[in-house]
Amino acid sequence: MTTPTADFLATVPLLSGLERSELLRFGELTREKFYPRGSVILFENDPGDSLFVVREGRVKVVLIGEDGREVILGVLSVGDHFGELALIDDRPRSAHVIAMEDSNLLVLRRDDFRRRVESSPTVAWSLLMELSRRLRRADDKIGGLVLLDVPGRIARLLLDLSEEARNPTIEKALTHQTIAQMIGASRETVSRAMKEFQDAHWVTVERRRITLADRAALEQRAQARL
Amino acid sequence: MTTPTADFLATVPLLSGLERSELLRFGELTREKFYPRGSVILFENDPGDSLFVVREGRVKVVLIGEDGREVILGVLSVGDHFGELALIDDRPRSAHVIAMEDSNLLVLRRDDFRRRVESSPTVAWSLLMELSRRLRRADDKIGGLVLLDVPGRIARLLLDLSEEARNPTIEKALTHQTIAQMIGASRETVSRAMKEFQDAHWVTVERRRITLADRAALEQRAQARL
DNA sequence: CCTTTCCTGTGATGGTCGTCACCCCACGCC
DNA sequence: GGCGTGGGGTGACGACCATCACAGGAAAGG
Repeated sequence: MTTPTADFLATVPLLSGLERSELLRFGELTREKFYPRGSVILFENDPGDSLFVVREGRVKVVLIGEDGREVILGVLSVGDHFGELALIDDRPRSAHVIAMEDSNLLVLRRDDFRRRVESSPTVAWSLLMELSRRLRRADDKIGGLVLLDVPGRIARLLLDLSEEARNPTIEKALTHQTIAQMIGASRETVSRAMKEFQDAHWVTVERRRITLADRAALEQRAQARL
Repeated sequence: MTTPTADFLATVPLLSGLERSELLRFGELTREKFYPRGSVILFENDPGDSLFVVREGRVKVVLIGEDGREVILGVLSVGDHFGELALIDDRPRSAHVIAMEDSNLLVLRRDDFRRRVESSPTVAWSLLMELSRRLRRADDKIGGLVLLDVPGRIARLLLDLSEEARNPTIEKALTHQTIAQMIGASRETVSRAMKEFQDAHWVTVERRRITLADRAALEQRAQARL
């Protein structure tokens, strides 16, 4: 459990395309660390010197306002990684990362990371792909925040999540509170909007599993103003 | 004017750190193209096969909703570049780009771009730095949209712009309309907020030059809730 | 120079959504 | 089994801000 198998590493998008021998080398540079649910993995404004890969569990990337309100920039699951920005540009952490469940993370130190990136065009290119993907998502999110009302943003989020899961049913536990923080809304408003979606038979909900029943209607709603 | 001087290329962040000879090679791969004010340089959802560098003028990156409302994701000036996302991940353009002024752009084709990135770790690293910077900005913007009210978002924008210009005075023409689209607000609300800022002597405005008179107060305002 | 377009200022009005204040329910834990 | 905590549902109220409707003034272009 302390040395990640090459099998796991091969599933990490960042490392896809690497030879098995390279994956093993990678594994050796890595430490595994456990974070219990709720613990803070890294703080905004910390100097950052590590890259993290989620081996088990789920973590959230959040901004926290002075008044304590949280904005969730992203939820990362097994195979996702975070913390590379600070390693690339040597600037402080741009957000907090908090474990949503008990999680095991692989930790890679700055120097090892940089050496890997500089010596392997494949890794560098994967990184560029990943950052591009995130940038597109971020811009999308900005568009959604400006152009859509709360129900529209929820519809979008649901469509995104189900697409990500390649499945019309979203299994993972997402509380209204969490959804609210992901789309910039209040818990109550999310509650009301979800109720409307159910009444309209666009989605069905059973003990925290959300199934999209009428994808077309949701898509409509997610673009009503976009 | 058709072959960019190495002097200009040296000022482009993407290419900083390259040898003069490399810059010249780069210049040869490049075509220059003129876009009059208001013309659309590229459309969302187009397949993209070029990278653009702003040689002269200014362009805006925008999302356009079905109802025609515009969200400005960014304003790019001399030395900035755009269009690399589609070249990296082979996905369609994520936004429109429109010339705000008569502009001259350097155009670099996909294959030449890729070859440069793959053969030069320096360029690859610069690209990573640039994407990191944008990602931080995007996340910041998301935080601002969720956590700040309109005056707060304006205060932030003004601080950002003056920092970018390394100058308490923002010279470039920004209409209220443009500001509104950058922060996700209406033109009227921006108008009223700017008036308040002037009445409070936080900024002074003279024929489209905005000077920050009380930076501390603005910073306060930009974090009141963040 | 004059006309047309673009930019700004300001009032009135209403909708969306955040906030507050409760409620109940499910579940895990002692 | 009680009990506490976290999640969900709902009503009332008000704030913020988009929208509509003008009006005046600068600027751009013939």
